[in-house]
Amino acid sequence: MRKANEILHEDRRHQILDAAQLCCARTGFHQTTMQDVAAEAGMSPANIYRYFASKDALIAGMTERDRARILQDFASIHDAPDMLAALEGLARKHLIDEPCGAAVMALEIWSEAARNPAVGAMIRGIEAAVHEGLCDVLQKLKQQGGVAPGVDLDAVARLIGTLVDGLFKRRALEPDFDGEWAVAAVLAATRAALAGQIAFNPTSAAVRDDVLHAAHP
Amino acid sequence: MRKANEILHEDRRHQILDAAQLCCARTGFHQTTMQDVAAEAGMSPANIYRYFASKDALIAGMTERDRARILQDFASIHDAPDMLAALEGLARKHLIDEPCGAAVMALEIWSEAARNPAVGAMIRGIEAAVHEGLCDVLQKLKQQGGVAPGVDLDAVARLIGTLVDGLFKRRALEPDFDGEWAVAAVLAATRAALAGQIAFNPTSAAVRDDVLHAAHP
DNA sequence: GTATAGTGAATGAACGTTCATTTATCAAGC
DNA sequence: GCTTGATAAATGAACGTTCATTCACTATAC
Repeated sequence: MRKANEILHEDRRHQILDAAQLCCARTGFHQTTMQDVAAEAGMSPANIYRYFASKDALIAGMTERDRARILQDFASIHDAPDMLAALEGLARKHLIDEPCGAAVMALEIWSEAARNPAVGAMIRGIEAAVHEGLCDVLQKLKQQGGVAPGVDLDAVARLIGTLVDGLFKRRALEPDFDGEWAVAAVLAATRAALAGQIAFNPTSAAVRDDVLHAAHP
Repeated sequence: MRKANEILHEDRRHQILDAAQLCCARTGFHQTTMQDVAAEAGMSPANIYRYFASKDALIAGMTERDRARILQDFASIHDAPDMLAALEGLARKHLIDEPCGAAVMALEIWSEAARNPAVGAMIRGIEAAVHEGLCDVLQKLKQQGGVAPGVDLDAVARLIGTLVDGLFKRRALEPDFDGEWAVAAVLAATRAALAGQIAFNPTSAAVRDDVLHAAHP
């Protein structure tokens, strides 16, 4: 009896996902046809169905792989000596080195996540994991004495994550997006937040007044 | 002779755009059919074509109206007495009061802008105008003495805009999104930036070292 | 009576998916 | 090592549906 070639099978899956990613960055999930993907992958449309049960499954597979890579990146810096430098490296990779299509892909994934329950759940899961990872990094920074006392690390992580989301969006849409500025901005905001110079908590009126007056010297 | 009723015509256009917006927030631009829009608007698909030349035109009309409203909001605070309060009001409106579908719509528009040249150009135009408006507001704040010397207002505006973009994305995707926190975060970041506590400029090595050492005391 | 507002059914192309079929590859038997 | 057969891998041509768009037609207002 002849048995299936596992390695080839996995290779073909990646080949198809690569093709799909290219197509989708170019024309979007729902404007990309299976024939487009097949042509890009250099095979017949029918053959794709040997590797993915449906177009939806292909979309899900693509988003999963795309986001998992980000998560993986995060895991890889867990024991870096200089946390801030590692963070900068991560920002640099995703905001400068990575091809711009990756940012377009992110937009595509986000809008899909807003209404495709399967994709939505996956994205929420991965983003939660990224948030956790970021919190861990900040915690480690704190242990190294790089954080002012009383700083809400969870809020800082949320701020950074949100800022990076916004930067991804702008990278995808602005032709003259400045990646260097983006990386610098993330780091500057992170440093300010960790130094306790961003007063998040809106319930503490005292803090608010404090900063308000600081802004009106 | 009978002449066309301009008012009715404009009303119908809005009625169709409203319906389209509802449908698209629900299922996305390219998964929404003209029959869906027609059903939502309470008319036949054919009738839509009396008001919009094509589905693309309908999409363009929708995005244009949606984004123009944001721009309009910005123009309306131009001569508010308390600029920061006005800014907070704006943030509050779009991050809390407005229905959550508006944020989903924004995601949809972004991903469309990434590959539909017409929509892309429009979005870039409007976002540039919003940036200008924000710069004006900050300039006014500076004249009122609310800004530390040497602060790059353009960079601050970019930071705020990017942060708000990220918050829109999270509002659309996170079921337990905290609007109050979001508004507070925007204001806190704005205040810190205006107080000169966020060191943007990456070209000045001195500043970088300075902050780096501040984070490692 | 004429132009506007609106409709229902039809059209034709596009597209996801299936299926009968072909081609390539491997393992076993000689 | 060569043949053989079974199965994996891949294909091309359909199929059935969906959907944007059109058009002949009705109803309404002036």
